[in-house]
Order: sequence, then C-alpha cells, then structure tokens
Amino acid sequence: MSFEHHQIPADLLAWYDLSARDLPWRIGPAARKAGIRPDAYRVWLSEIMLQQTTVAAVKPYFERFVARWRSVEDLADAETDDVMAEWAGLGYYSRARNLHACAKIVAHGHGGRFPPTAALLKALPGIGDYTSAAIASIAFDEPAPVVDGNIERVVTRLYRIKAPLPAAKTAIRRTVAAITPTERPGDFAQAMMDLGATICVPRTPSCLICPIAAHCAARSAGDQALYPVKPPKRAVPSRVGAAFVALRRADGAVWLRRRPAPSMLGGMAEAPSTDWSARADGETHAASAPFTAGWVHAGTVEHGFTHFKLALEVYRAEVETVTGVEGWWAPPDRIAEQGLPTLMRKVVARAIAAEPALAKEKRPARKQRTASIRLEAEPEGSFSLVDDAAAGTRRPPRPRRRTRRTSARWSKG
DNA sequence: AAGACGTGGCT
DNA sequence: TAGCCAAGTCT
Repeated sequence: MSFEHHQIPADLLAWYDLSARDLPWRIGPAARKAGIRPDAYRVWLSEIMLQQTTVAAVKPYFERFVARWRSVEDLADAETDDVMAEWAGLGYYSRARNLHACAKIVAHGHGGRFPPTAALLKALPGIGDYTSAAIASIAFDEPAPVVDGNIERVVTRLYRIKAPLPAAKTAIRRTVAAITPTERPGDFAQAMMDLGATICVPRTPSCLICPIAAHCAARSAGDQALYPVKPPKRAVPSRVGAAFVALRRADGAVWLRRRPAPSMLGGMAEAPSTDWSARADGETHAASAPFTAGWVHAGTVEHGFTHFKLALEVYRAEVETVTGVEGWWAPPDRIAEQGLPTLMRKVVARAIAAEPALAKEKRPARKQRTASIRLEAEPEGSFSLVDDAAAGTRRPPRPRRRTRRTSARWSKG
C-alpha cells in the first residue's frame, strides 16, 4: 500500500475540487488555485469556534462575529464582556477569553497581522497543535501536518493503525506529515476534514463513494469500523445545586451576576447559584440563597456537561429591589444580550414560566411542563419564551413524564 | 498526563 | 433513552 501514498493527495484534491463544502470562512478551490488566499482573521476565528464544535453550530456565530468585528483590530478593541456575551451558547468559554487575548496580541503586538508559521501561531493563546497547523496551511500555504478528529479517523483507517488514541497521535501526525503535499496543503487539510465529515464518518462510512478507497488498508481488510481505537469512557457523575431567580415586581427584570473567571462557565452571566456539589439537599440550598426573599421552588433544570450531569433546583422570588450583593438587573426585553450560557437560559426560562405563588393557590393543580419551556434567542437579538407543548410546533412529541414537585416555600434566616 | 472544559444533534 | 460524537487546548 505504501507505494501508492503519493496518489492520495492527487485523488483527494480532485474530489475536493468537485465536492468541497461551501462554508462562510472558506474560499473555494477554484479561487484558491487562482492565487487568492483566505483572510487569516476569518480562518483563525472559524478554527477557534470549530474546536469541538459542529459546523452547523458555528455558522451563525461566525456570521455575527464578523459582522460585528470586521478585523482582528476591531475585535481587540471590544469589551471582553461583549465578546463573552456574543459567544454565549457556543460552549467552552475559555475559548472566548483566549480569543480576545489573542486578538489583542495580534492587533497590538504584531501590527494586526497573524504570524504566518505554525510554530509562531502556536505561541498564541487558544492556538494548539491542530489550530496552528490549520491556520498556517489554509491561510499561509505552509505544509504543516493538520490533525483533527476527522483526520485521525481517516488516517487510522488508511493505515489500519491499531494503537489506541491518544497514544497513537504521534504516529498519526508523522503519517499526515508524510502525505501532506507542498502544493495546496491547505486544500489538502480541508479535503481530509471534508472527507471525514461526510464520507469517512464514524459509524457507517460510505466507502463505495470514497475517492481514496483504493488506498485504504482498512477498506481492503473490511474492518474500517474498528478504527480509530479509543479507550473506554468513564462514567459521568451527578452533581446538584440551586439557582435563584429574582424578578423585579415593577417590570419583570431578572437579577444577574457574573461568574468568577476561572470556574465552570467562568466569566459568564448567571442567575445566582450555589456551588454544584456531588451531594446536597434542600437545607444546603436554603442556606446558600444570595439574599433574603420569598423564594419559591419553580422546578428543576437538568443539564449535561462533558464530565458531570447537573440538576439545578430553581427558586424564584418577586422583589422590589436587591441590595448588598453584586449584580445587575436585566430587563425582560434585553435578556438575550446578557451572555447567559445555555444552562442559565434554561434556569431563567424555568423561573419565568413558573406561575406566581398567589395565582397558583387559586388554580387547580396543573402539571409542570419543565422541559417544554425554553428561552430562545432570535437572530435579531430578541428573546422569546417558547412553549413547545402549547405552541403546536411540529417537534416529535417528547416522552415527558415528570414527577410533580410541591412548591416549597422558605426564606433565608 | 489525565482531567477540566459546553452544547446540540444523532442513533 | 443514554451515549456518542464534533475542525482541541490548557494545566
């Protein structure tokens, strides 16, 4: 098989010329061959956003970022809180912090130009092995070995690499370096990623239409499903906590504060919440309310993170004002601008959807619809309360069975 | 160097 | 449903 290695780039690039995905941060293969290079700012921004994140999720964020900040200098001059708020919902928020730090270095330390080699790029915050190679090859034509999850899959199949990840990374990188062409290295990297994303997919790869099936050892052996070999996953533990949503009686504004930078969701806005502990009960929640108010249990929000599951008990209270604690009021029509991560959007949505305690006493008990109600950020920046169960949206009916929770009323002290 | 770090879509 | 997975980086 090895005597055919030199054919891989040619066959793959021929396929890419016809089948390249049209993405907002890309220039097409035709433009690239005409000597046009993509804007390094857009390449960098897209690569940071795409870390562990799907293309579909990234697209609207990318469009909003480049519309708001047209250059790396613009982004460097933005307020960090604005950058964080614009990032809200994309996840892995240290990326946004590093993004802004990187923009400042490039704008004020490198004259607004990204350094053009992988080695130099890798010194910048948020740019590691993959991203440095991707930017260097796509924006600057350096034949740096680009290795992401797609390419790991493609290469372990091409060469039947049986060593489990991540130990196999060194061998994979060496292999990618050996087949990366000096002509069109950026298109080669993007072609490999397109192949992994559309044909050489994890479960059932479409080998019949693969442009490099002829060079694939796993395809020959028929064991392509075995690669890449990965270690078993650890079970994810559960944590619990409570969140407190104060609503200003006058206008329905929500009291928010900022989470400390180095923590989970660091630097993002939140409705004040307790620590998220491995084990806790109502007593802990009560003692941890941020201030005294008529807190009423409004339901539970469940949220899955990478390394733990979280169940947050949501309490709401209607108040005149708040004193003695750090934070700010977010008017109801401006909640979308506050930079609430998805977990906290769920929390606020749950609290707003909960019926006021007084009304509740007058009405017959009604089943809670915790998971069907959500806050949705509209593209224009508005923020709407969506009730899937009532609105007749044509989502497949979700199996919903939720134990009715009694509203516990208590106040601090 | 293994674990922290988000979220949404798909099976 | 519950798990798996996605253009990784940092410590």
